Amino acid sequence: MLTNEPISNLRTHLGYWLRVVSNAISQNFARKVSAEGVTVAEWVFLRMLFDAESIAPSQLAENMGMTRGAISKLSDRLFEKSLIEREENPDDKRAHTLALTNAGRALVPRLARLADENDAEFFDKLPHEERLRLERILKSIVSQRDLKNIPIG
Amino acid sequence: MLTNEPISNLRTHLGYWLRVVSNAISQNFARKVSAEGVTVAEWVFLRMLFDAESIAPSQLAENMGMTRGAISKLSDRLFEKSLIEREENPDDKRAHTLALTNAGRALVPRLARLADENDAEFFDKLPHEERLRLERILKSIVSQRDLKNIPIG
DNA sequence: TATTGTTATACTCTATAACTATA
DNA sequence: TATAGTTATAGAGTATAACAATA
Repeated sequence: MLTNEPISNLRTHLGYWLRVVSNAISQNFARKVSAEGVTVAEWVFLRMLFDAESIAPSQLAENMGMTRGAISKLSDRLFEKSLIEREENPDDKRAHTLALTNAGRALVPRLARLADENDAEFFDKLPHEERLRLERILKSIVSQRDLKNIPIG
Repeated sequence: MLTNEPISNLRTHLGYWLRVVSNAISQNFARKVSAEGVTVAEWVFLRMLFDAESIAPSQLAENMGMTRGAISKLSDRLFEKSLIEREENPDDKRAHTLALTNAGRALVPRLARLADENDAEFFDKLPHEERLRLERILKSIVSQRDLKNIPIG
């Protein structure tokens, strides 16, 4: 007689619950930043430029875990919005670097505040101890799997 | 004298770490199921049909947190792949119900096994106690925020 | 030849809304 | 009229790869 192998339910996977929560947080954040006229990917892009001062598109692609093609489209949009500017590289005429405009630099703190608010909405009711546990568990998976890419979607 | 408000870093948000891990898990799973010719959304769709036996598209849209338009496109694809079939509703000629074909029914256990494998890859090295904590924390956020939609992307 | 960045194509999911047929 | 489902449009992300200019 054959054993009946149980077919696992969607809700039996931790990955499922992670996705439910993560997706809700990202969608909520996307709604917030859209009021400032940017997407989540654009927020990450701008936040990185804020620290880097000036950075090559290829380096940004590496840091954000996106292709150079995707970065190219993203920077086109941000350029259209006058949030970033391109600077030629005198040493290599193929290359250029990206930097925030004054408008871009002024926008980042507002977006950062929205990110803070968003995180608070989801995690402030969690006991402090639980927040630490969650952070520790997530970071342990990141380091165990050597995850590098910054997810946007 | 003005205080300098600190601009929060991307890595200061729990939502960021959640997104890193959740996205890695989903992308890994997407790669696995693509070997069986389906997407993550199609897996969820098929898994729900597996339990429901027969279900209206509008009900599926409700359960999956997708619009009826999105469900319509999804079911077109699954129909093309001969994984589902449409049944007319004799009581209401506007409506119809969806059900798995034999091929679709045979596929679900294979996809379920891939989902199990995927979860194991990310969480098996975590102590049992930690897995339970993670599940409890995530579910507490789901119930606190009353999250219903099943995220796909 | 190899590299930097752009562009093109195609696919998935999202959101909104117009549309058809039926109730 | 309201509802069930389809279709259209547009946007944002993914991936692959061809391409021009420069090294």
